[in-house]
Amino acid sequence: MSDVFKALAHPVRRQVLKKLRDGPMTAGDLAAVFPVSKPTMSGHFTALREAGLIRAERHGTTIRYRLNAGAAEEAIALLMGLVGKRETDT
Amino acid sequence: MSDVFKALAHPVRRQVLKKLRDGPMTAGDLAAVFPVSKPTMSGHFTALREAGLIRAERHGTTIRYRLNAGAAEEAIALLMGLVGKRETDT
DNA sequence: CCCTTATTTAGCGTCAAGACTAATTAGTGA
DNA sequence: TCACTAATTAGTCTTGACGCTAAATAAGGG
Repeated sequence: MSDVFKALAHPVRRQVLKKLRDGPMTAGDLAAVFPVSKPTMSGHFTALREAGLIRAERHGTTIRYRLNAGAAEEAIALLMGLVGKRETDT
Repeated sequence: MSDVFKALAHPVRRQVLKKLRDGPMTAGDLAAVFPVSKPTMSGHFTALREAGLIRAERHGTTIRYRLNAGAAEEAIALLMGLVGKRETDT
């Protein structure tokens, strides 16, 4: 779970997730959106993939990334559990 | 917001938040729970405080930390927005 | 003022994150 | 095979995270 929050801690990676809400995108198309080099973006994709936040599919020479909302939902659940009010037995 | 996720990315810091669900605790009492030195714990408190996840109050020589759930709720909201399904105009 | 307790700050070492350029792999098609 | 495009890996550099011990600060009591 540390990996998920670590992945979310970088603004570019959060923006990537945001981009992917509307559907899958190729690594190249995603990389074109951000003002960093492709290798750097590749590293961000790896971080997101290892955190389970995105999934990759190869289509010919291109790789398409799609959002995996499940991992984010687990993070949400954990967060709610972390700070949610504890039931006091009334 | 990066600071919030960065703070959440460390297991000890998440456990600190969990501990604080049940009420405020002093830095020393919190530090006693974890197998790291007090200076290290102090650094974790700073990270959590700067992320807005906890608040500090000094009482005499001790400092009491309390949970600030609001910051976590903002993170939850952001996460839901990030990966939540976008409304397609049906 | 000195002593004790609680906590942070300073300083140091190690390791990983994040950026770049250059080189490499993977796949397609002439 | 050769060339072309897409993406990653390799190598390097700088910076920040995280752990420690030792020293400094803050507050209170004799």
